[in-house]
Amino acid sequence: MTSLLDSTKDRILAAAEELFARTGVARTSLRAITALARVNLAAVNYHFGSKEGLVEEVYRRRLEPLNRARLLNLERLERRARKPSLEDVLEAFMSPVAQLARDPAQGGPTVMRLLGQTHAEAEEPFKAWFAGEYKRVLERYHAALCRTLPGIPPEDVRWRLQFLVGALTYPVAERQLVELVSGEAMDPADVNQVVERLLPFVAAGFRVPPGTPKPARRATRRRPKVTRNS
Amino acid sequence: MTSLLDSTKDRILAAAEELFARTGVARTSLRAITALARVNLAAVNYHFGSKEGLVEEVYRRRLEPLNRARLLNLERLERRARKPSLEDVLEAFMSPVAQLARDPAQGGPTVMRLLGQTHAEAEEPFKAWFAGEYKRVLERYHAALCRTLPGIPPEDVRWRLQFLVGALTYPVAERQLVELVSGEAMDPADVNQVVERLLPFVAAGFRVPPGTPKPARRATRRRPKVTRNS
DNA sequence: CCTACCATTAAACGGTTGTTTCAAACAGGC
DNA sequence: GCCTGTTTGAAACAACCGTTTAATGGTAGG
Repeated sequence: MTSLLDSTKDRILAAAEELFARTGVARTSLRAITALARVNLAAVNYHFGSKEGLVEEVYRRRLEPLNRARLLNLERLERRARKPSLEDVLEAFMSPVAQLARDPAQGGPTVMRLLGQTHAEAEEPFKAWFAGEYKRVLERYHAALCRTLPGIPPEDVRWRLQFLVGALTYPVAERQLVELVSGEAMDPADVNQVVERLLPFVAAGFRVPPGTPKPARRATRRRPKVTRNS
Repeated sequence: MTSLLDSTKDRILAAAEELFARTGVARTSLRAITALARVNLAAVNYHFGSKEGLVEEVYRRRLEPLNRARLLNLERLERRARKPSLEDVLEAFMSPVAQLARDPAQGGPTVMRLLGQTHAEAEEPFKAWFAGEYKRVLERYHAALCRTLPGIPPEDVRWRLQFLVGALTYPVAERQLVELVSGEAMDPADVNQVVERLLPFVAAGFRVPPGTPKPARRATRRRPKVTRNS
């Protein structure tokens, strides 16, 4: 049995999560983790087999509930109404992110920085698992979005879903950068704001009629190009 | 004088760029770089002072032209018409990305993966420089966007600009993940598609009237339901 | 020719990495 | 109690890291 109080395993997970989110996986040594967790160095290899094993567990612990909530939300939504609104579907996808960030027991705001670093970090086998999980969710939402948006070709919906993921991931992940650029500190509670502000933004984007390949350029651009200094 | 043919310096830069984009900076050793470049290990420290120096040069070489093109595009746009259209401004911001990705001499598609890894990687001093450069560009575009979008509060414009950056960065950066999820390989030439498809998407988002704080919540979907405080 | 000077080479440096070892401390079942 | 299996502790392991050194090759200027 592992956990009534903060077991060794839990403390390692918490410390690793904190450091991974702050510095990235590759730059975080096991010694830094075990020092922060006040745990012996060997405990990591004992409990998780290897650093890779620890990394997988840290991410899995957060990503699994997130994706499960997303799928559950959509399921519940479709059971309630055969034709949910676009906004409902989008909120079902985005709100679990805010929920996670709000609950310190589930990682709090730290977990969002983790998500942003997911892709750059991680070794091959874990990356494959992660992509597989994510694919299931995105496929499911793609189908749901196509249903609420007849008239938009599925391929367009797929692209726009990618845009949504990017717009959602980037601001919460690159918090440090966002702060520097905006001059304003981003409160952890502002993850709600991200969702609230992003929802109408992407909703409008999803509804754009397809197939207008080029937005009309006012007057033909006479001299198209740049000062090539190559 | 360094460069008539592929000098040592150039080969190091090319190899480093390739490996940084593929594996990330932290996971890429100088030995891997010099092996790929078929160059002596010490050459890196000789030409760039340190690994950090090399990292900075690799990124600077690509980011500087990108940001310069963005600023130049906007300048030229505003000189031509005092009130450029929203689409024009957005294209001025996004098109240099596609241009870079199209030109192998400027890094080609590889450079996009670099951009995506920018934030997670990099040490403090370089990060500060990068954020400063980026901030200048974003501030400039923020002002331009506010001018084309009177009626949208500047703070909303700022958020939406963040969304744009995220939506633009993510799909081109996480190419591997996108491929896995979409099942389709993303051709380097498709960076054009990203821009073409993203432009109308975000344009619609930017035009959304502000101040609709909550999209209708769960039970009542029909009613606009504009209750909630700000 | 010789002398500076820059570029390149091979080898080694100290430090940190993830991982392992082995003994000690601990738990609960009989 | 004693015993079995699990968990922790301090120390050591080999491998790799970024960096430095010292000697070399090559080339332009005097």
